[in-house]
Amino acid sequence: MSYPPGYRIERERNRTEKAGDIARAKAIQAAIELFSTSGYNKSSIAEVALRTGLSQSGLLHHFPNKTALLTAVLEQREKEDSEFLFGEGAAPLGWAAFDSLLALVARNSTRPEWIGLFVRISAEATEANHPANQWMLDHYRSTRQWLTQAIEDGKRTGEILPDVPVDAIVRNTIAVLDGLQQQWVAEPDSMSMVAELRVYLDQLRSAWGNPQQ
Amino acid sequence: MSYPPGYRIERERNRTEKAGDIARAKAIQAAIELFSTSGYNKSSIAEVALRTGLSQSGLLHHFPNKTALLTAVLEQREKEDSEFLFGEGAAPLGWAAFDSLLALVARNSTRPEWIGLFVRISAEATEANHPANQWMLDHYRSTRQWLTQAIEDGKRTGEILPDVPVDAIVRNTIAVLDGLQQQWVAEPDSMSMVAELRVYLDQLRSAWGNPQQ
DNA sequence: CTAAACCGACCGTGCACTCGGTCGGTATGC
DNA sequence: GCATACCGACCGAGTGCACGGTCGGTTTAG
Repeated sequence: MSYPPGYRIERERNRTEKAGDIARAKAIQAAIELFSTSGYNKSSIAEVALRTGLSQSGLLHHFPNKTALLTAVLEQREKEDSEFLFGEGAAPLGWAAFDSLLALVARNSTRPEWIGLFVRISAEATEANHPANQWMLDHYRSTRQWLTQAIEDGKRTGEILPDVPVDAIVRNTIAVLDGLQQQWVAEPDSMSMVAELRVYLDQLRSAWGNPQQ
Repeated sequence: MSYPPGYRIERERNRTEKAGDIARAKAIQAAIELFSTSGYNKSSIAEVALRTGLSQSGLLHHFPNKTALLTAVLEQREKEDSEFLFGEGAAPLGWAAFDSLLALVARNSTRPEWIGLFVRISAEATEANHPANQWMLDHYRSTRQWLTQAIEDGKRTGEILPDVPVDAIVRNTIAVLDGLQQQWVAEPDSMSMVAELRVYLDQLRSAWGNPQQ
């Protein structure tokens, strides 16, 4: 097998191996763009290869099969998103967590492929035997965990009222995020996700924020 | 062409023609179940035929092609939903509109196929040339119109504060609805859409409801 | 020489859709 | 009342295509 990165670390990577990395990165980018408009199932590896500038076999040299390509795409997304959200330091907590969600949405508004990718893949992946099913479940679970922790911490510091219905708010917030993205993918020019989300967050704050602080 | 109903109305429909109606209804039901778990693209008409108890050709006798089947499914959904929401009378307005959304969600919680159907189809249909694309746009547009009207009416009667950001609330509400459905399709047993939605609606009311009333 | 990068030819499968038909029931002309 | 014409329901076999994946190779760089 050839493609997993991080192998043979003891030797200097030479030029050809770099060429491989470039091809892989291009392929992932092409796949993101394709998946984001056509979804995973409907996209063909032949088309990805075409956009990468490889033959289909050439592409399959780097990714043994279609699901490996999908995995690479999802890892890429996960990596970039969590770098943006958490960077080097710890995850933001309290209301700051919700603010960083807003920042994430603002940034993704300039990268339509990422929204499309997420909307389509996570809808497809609700099917139990979809290759991204586990990823999707994990993604939701970890997001819920983070937001739950954020709210609990806000209660601890006193910026969030103690009688807040944590679970419902976590799920509703994620729902607003997903739902707005879906509407935006359908008609990008008709709305601003940031503006709508801000209204939702203001509502949250005024309902459950501590007025003393 | 054979299938459009309402032709030659002067003649009594005979036994075989009624059999056709039954077959069509069965096919639509089978299609709903399949589409709701596999989406439209990934479902095959052969499988629908199998579940209907017809050969593939037999099914295609009733629906000239796959998109005709999809259209029939969507019409069915649209019909049942709007009957439930609006019945014979006028659409509910003011906060009552939001209450009936809650009622709809409660009812759909007992019909998982309908949620799955909607989640999958509307995600697929964000692609511009998907056969359900127009349907999806229309669906969103008419829902937005109704909710906008509902809020405007609430302002008029005074039960909703006048400075409410109508558009954002309409879009956010739809987003919560869609997003909760998506989470529910992924893990039906882990949550109650009704409970979460109620929290959201309470929040809405406490933020924009007229405290005098 | 070795190993990675890359390709063309090929294969099996699943799929939407076509075609040519059978069968049973119903209207109609004589 | 019976033959004829017609229609809708339904099927089996087939067709063409798109697609994921395999295999055996050649080129290229160190």
